[in-house]
Amino acid sequence: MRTPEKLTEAIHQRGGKVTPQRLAIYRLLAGNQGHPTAEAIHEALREVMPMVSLTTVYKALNELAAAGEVKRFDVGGVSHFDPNTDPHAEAVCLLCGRIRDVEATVPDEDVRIDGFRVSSVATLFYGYCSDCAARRIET
Amino acid sequence: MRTPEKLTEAIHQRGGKVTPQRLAIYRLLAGNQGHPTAEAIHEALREVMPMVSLTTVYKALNELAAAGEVKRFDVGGVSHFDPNTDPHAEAVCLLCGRIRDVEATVPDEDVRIDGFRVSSVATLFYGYCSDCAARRIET
DNA sequence: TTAGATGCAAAGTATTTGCACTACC
DNA sequence: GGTAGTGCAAATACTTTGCATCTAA
Repeated sequence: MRTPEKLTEAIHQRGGKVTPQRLAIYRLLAGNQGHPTAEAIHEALREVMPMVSLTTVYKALNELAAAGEVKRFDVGGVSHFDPNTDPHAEAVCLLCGRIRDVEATVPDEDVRIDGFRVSSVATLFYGYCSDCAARRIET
Repeated sequence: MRTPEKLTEAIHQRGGKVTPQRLAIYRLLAGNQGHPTAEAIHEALREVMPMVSLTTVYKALNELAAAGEVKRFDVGGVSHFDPNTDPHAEAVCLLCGRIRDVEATVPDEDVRIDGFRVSSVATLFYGYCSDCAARRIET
């Protein structure tokens, strides 16, 4: 994701408005190294801006995803938004549901597959994190 | 996914029952080269077995996914079930929503990442299929 | 005979949409 | 001042769950 300043510029250029809500969301994402859900962002946002609505959060996130600024991916019926667009993979624990970024050799997103134009790639490892794997063996 | 015969065997071994519903679902999946949704499977199933319920389809699919027989992944809030467990990627069109399997170099699922035990991998390319990419330029 | 499976209806949850109000430019 | 954005409430959609009924073994 680009910096909040760059995004602000881009909005002005297309005749949009830079609202405090959007700015706060951009700043939150810029300082986030995870892959938060809309709900999580809304929660964190309320601490600095108590009146923001979840609807607005969704709209801002969908814009960013459509513009390719964040990577959106679904796990278990919940959408996650990852501001880190560098090539990496996500590890999803099937027991506790936690997701963490992992380094891995992932496919290059600059490929073209038989006419299909790729704009982003999500690589998801499903499995068991060390905590849950241990707990699994015990029981 | 293993053959319907092998799955039948496995069910018997663990004291389960091989119902006509399960068998029909297994056969449908075995002859499917896509990544159908529960709804799609239910639809196709009704042609050979009009009384099967969507609930039963979900239960059978969840069993298969938990057993690692099919790969489950979510796109846009909808779950897809892929009987093809060979390494491959999915290409998701952001406009028409169509998903197709593509050959690509995907990460090996037999890796262990810092204590995380991987059981399956989903690689999703988001972008625009040739039809939609063309339509996008026109408009 | 009986434990396991089915299927209806209802609940639960995530995300989107319509519309009136607000505020950035 | 005009238009883009916000936010409430309601709608929509997918999946799971409780429970009574049925059936494969």
